[in-house]
Amino acid sequence: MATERYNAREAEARWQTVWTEGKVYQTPNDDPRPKYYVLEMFPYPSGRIHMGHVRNYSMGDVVARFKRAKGFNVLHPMGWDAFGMPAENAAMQNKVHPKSWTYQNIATMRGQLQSMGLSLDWSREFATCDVEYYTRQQHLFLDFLAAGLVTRRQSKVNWDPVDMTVLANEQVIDGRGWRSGALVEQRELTQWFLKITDYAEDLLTALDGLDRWPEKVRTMQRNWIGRSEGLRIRFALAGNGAPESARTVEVFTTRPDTLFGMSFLALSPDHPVTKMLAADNPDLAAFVDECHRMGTSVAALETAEKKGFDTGLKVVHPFTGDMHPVYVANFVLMDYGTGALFGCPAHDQRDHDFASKYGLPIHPVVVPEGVDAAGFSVADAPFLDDGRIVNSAFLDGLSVGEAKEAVARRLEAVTLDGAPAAARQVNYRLRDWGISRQRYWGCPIPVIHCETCGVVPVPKADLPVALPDDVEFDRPGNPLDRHPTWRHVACPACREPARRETDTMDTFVDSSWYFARFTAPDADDPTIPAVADAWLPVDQYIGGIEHAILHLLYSRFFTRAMRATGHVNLDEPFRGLFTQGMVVHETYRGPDGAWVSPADVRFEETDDGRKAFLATTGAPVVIGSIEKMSKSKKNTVDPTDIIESYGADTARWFMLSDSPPERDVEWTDAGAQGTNRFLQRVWRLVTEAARDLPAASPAGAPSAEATAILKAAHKALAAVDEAIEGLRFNVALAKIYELVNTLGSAFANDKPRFAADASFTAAFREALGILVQVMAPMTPHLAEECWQALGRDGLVANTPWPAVDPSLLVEDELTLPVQVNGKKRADVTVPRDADAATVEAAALALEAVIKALDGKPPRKVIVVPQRIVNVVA
RNA sequence: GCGGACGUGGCGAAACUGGUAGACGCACGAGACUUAAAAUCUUGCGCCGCAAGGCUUACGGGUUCGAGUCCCGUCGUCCGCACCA
Repeated sequence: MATERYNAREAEARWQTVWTEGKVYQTPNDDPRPKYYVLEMFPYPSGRIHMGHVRNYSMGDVVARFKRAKGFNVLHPMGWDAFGMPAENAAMQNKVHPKSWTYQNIATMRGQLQSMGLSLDWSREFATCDVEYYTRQQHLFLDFLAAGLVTRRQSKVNWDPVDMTVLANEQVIDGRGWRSGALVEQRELTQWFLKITDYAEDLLTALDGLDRWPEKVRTMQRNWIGRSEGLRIRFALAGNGAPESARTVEVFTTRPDTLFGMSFLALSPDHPVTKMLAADNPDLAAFVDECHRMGTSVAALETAEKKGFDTGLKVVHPFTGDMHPVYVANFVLMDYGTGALFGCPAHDQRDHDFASKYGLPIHPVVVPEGVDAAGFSVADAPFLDDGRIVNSAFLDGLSVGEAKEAVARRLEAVTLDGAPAAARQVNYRLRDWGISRQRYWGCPIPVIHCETCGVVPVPKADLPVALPDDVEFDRPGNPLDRHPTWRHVACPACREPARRETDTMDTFVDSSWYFARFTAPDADDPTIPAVADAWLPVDQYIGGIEHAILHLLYSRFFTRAMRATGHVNLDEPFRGLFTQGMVVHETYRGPDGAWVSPADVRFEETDDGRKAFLATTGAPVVIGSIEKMSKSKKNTVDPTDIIESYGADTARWFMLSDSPPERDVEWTDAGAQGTNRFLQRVWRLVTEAARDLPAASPAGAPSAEATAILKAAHKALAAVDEAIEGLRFNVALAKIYELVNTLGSAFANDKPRFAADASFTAAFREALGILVQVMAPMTPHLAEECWQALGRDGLVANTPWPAVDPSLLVEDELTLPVQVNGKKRADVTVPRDADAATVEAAALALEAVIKALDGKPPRKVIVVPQRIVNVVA
């Protein structure tokens, strides 16, 4: 008799209703069980979920369900990273208000996520654009401001003169605005900054303690923070035109040992001394302008030629008294070090390029160990390695390290213009975090500018500073700036007319503390510290590697800033981090070379491989490379289509199978079908067994067949447990396949036993129960359906994880491989506790071993208990 | 250029701290059931060879009784960073 096929669509909707109505996944804050916080990076509400989301949230859900079954009080929330530019772009293009566009997208995507059957506590949901959320963010900002963690200063930005807005570096393409196509200018604007650099050292050293983070991410953050130890050296300025107010200029160097190889000094175009000089030097002013037009994008910097402008000024070498020229150079960054450097062309690639171009001297002062200084040339390339100091007076003969120390000590003692000529300094590549955005759809920065009182924080009682709804997007620029009334406000200090700050915050601010807000989403204050401290840190955070630096570094900083202002009492927000791989898919191109969606392609297996054709016309389609799913290449698969045709469980299982979770996984329809076949097979096995198995009455000693079934089930259980614990989902799934194969053939072959052997029937029922439970984290709907079919009580979702019976994991007899000279020749089966001598004797008695030894006595026999025997001839 | 990771069947991959390489899945072949197809079931499947057997974890060395795993070198792929003084 055929069983009915499992109807995923019907069953999934039904169980989702049961879970929701039973509030199965709502997490109370006052549960005595140990806590476990699982979090997947919350999505941007772009419109529809994509397969990447399915993979990310499937992984998180497995962890959440597994930990819940293991007895933890699990927090597994979801929200929306809802501010940002796409909403404003949609407003400009489609005349939709950013707010309605965003909330409509959220509604759609919430429905899609719910159809996946995720064990989320939806009662904690929020969007960062909810006024209830960003009010608390403004509260945090005010606290940070009071704590000295916020500054306001001039900074260079990419300014699009047509759109009248600031652009991020990645929005500048070949020096032009990505939307307007206008030439982007470098402008100095007053911007708000969060002082992340205050924590540079802490953020760096604390990385060592994040032992459950991928090493790769920690390395990336280390490089980003970019700590370097060096020396600040001041040089006396000399020569005509030296400004009265600047008698010295300071440089930062990590190579003070090469000071005697100096041949020039270079200033940033933005250096104060440059500005003074440019004021009455039109040629220099023109050069500075040229530098500004170059742009700061990576591409621009990479291709830019090194250019300099000789100011005519000189600096005095502190040891030799020699005069060296002072250039303004386009490659010197104002916001690193002191905005000035001394050039040593012999031992620095960049200085070498510059000196070669301008004909400056190149004197080697470091030579490789054992090389004659006289015969050593750096004319073609600088020497960058360690070596011995030469041509450097009192440094000669020292190592690079010793020379650095010697120069530092000597210069610290020299007084120049009333202060030491040098000081040791640790420098960081990390800069303060500029959070000002000249946009509407973001969290308003809660300050007021008053003519008389200056910058005045908005009093907390006056929060929120809410975004006005009546805004127009018909013109470029920031709608907040030209709103008729919004910006006009009385100064909180003097009550005179004043104006609001119209900058809004970078959306990375929104995502820097949402994980804390989830612990008390309705609190009046940003957090309830005791509750936040009880839940945090997030035990397992899962998301894409693309956030390795910015989001994760900002969140680490924010947590420290929230600790400094009393909102939490911890410093690291994410105890465990996992970065999952992408979902990739084949690409297809039609006869006209245009990308074709997989939905429009039909396949045929031919003698020379797989061929593709357009479903509509039958025209041939070229199968291209496998790439990250993207709209532009049309190689996407819509999760909703998959869920409707195969069910959420199939999508979830397939996303977790085969590929290790940190690696890319290829979506193929054949794979999805295979997964669906497997789930149907499980359903058939469970329902047919439930039908054919007599109600089991506890039997006496289990038969050999019953023991075999129990062993298979408990071994699989132990393996799945360990694999999920290590986030090795593909391995967990493989073990489940194995168990299903074992149970399937046992069911087919041993049916006659059901009537005769009660212990076998009981064992089979137990094994099926274990199977359903270990599958439940991955395929929760099917698991509930099977659970019910087996006649078990309640929901699998509420059932504790089964306990492994350790006695079922050990075998009485072991089959060991026997090697002769390292090559496997036979197997030997021995009792588990056999001693080495017994095993050796048994191995040497094997026919294959005797044959391989060819009459010679073994020189040595190695017996590794429970593992292997190796006979050395 | 600098830094890091990784190279295992046709494909995705397993392999505990050095101990039977290729579990599990996909694709494919053969067979059963069927008028037929789908579904399902059985079975085969690293390479060479009729077989015995030999070879095999990118390539070349080394350590070891024993190496996918450790060490050295070469090649290749991927990722990150890149005027950072």
